[in-house]
Amino acid sequence: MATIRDVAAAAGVSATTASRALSGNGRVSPATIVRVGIAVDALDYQPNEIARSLLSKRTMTLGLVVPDITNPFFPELVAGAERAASALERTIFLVEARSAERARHDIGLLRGRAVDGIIVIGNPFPSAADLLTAVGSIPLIVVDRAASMSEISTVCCDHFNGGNIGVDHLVGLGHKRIIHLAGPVAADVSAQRVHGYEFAMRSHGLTPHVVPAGFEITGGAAAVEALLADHVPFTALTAANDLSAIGAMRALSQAGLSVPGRVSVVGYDDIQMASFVSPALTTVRQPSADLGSQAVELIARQIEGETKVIRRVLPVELVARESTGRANS
Amino acid sequence: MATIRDVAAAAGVSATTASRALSGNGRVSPATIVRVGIAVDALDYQPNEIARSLLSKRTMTLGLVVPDITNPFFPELVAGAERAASALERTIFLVEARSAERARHDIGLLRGRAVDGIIVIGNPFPSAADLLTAVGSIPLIVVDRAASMSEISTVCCDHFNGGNIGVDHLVGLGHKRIIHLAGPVAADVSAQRVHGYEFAMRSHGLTPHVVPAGFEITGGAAAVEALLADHVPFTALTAANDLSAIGAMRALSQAGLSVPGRVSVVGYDDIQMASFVSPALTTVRQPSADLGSQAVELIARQIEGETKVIRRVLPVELVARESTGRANS
DNA sequence: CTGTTAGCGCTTTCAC
DNA sequence: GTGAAAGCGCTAACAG
Repeated sequence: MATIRDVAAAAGVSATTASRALSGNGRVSPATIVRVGIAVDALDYQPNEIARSLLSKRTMTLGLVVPDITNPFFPELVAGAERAASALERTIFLVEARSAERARHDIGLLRGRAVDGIIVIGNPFPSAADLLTAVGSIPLIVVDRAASMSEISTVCCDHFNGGNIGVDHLVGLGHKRIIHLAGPVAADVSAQRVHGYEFAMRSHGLTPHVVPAGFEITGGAAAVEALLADHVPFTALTAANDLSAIGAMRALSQAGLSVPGRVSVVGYDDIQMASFVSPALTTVRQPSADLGSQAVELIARQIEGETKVIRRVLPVELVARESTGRANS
Repeated sequence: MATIRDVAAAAGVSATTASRALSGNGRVSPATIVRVGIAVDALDYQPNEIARSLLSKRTMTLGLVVPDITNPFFPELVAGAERAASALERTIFLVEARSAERARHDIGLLRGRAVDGIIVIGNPFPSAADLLTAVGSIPLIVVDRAASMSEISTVCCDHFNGGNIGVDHLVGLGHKRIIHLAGPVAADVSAQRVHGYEFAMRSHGLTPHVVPAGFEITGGAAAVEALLADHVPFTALTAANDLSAIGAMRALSQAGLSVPGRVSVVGYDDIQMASFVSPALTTVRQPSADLGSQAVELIARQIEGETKVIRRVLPVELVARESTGRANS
């Protein structure tokens, strides 16, 4: 690899001058600039960002900590983040933190690599305090977890409203017995959806009924099977995410209950899959790419010196597809 | 951020000794090790990998260049790569190269960041030579593009066989008029699938019929519509990927042709979605995670000094689901 | 067992 | 307009 000294030698100037010619800082004669440029091309010179960072304390890198890459909710979010970062000439370290243990280790590595900022999706730790100690003094943005992060800047969707609009949509179709398949209690986003659901039910004069189901297909299926086994009457379900909703639809169709004929189902997230399942899933759409790009924008501001805690809340919207229909019982 | 000198000062030793205490290189008294350890904890010291890299010429980072993050084929691959890298204490820079222009720019950045190696999925450039000049002297592995990369180490699936087994499966079900929906001609993986398809058709004494359809849902749908408009007779399709197959199934069902009742469809890749569409897609499964992890393994070997070109070919397998059935015409 | 010196590649004073 | 020197945080080589 050619160094700036090689370039300088080839151009017949000092390293200092070559540096100035390349950066545009300081006065350099046009002729010199040209000669340096030629040397750069000839040697295929690429400035060593490592050396530059050591001096500037800026690496122009960002760490993106994801709980599970294969979760279909993340690709769009990661893409949004990557594109925003790329526009800012920043490069993203993608790390998967599948346990608190690994998260601690990987975040430590990220600190060592001197990333300018860290974006964490969800919270891999039991508490916000754990996250804070792991991250130390590096700028931090938490995505998709707001309520439990009082002192941290966050980007999150309006999940209370998300819980509302699913119910509103169903009530509009004449449903009265609407059950909510709740996500993991550890995730505060689940709790918010539950609150939104409960609030909406009560405002319509209906009785809330929440069942734990988690964020996986299997959980949604199991919850429905339990409901059916207990002969709980219902004509509609709202799920904590699309995967759970898809599991619920499967269990329903296996039990001979047509969707939306007998039971209407509303998902949450609007992952790609939602439009491909049959019937296509009605769901509460999160702007995943925006979640990623706004996180990058916010962390960039924090890196530039912004110190106040910013909590950005993005809107969700109902996407009506085929899995919901008029109540007929 | 605390430096090693801060730690050394706190422990009452020189920076060198602190360094040795931390790395385990060289003889250091147990007592010193303990005192350094205490200082590290007290100061929340994290070694600066940037400084370390400048010296060692090793950054323990890898660049992963993906053409399109949101393509459902990639998450599993990226996850495989990330997990393998993490096991090797390496961190991955994820960059999306949506054009040759951006690819050149981003790979340049990766070079500047002194990544130890670059893994490129597909080829963002018109030719292998372009890729080589962009990457320069950094270790390189190309994933999912083998034929056109004679001098580069690659990890790829056996797409010729992939083309075969789709046909074999259909012939086994009694199909004779089997059309192949080909992927983009630019991708050599498409060409291999076409060859495999043609070879298999001829070995069964059947006439190949290839139609261009691309890698997108819309392409698959459009191809089927054209076929139908031209009254081309067929009872089965093999597609270049799952997305195209899903598009084909849609066009088929829109035209009132049931799958697999009237037409059987075989996809390619086995993305998550394949098992969720209705009918669930029979497809040729690629071990995507392995593609990623093997690429990391190979690049690590190259970084360790391996110089010979390695071309790893992974097997594909047919996953029979609901979109294929016996031919009845 | 420990410390001093030097230097990785770069940029930023300070001097001319 | 250009160059020499210093130093970012770290560790390898060379003392002692």
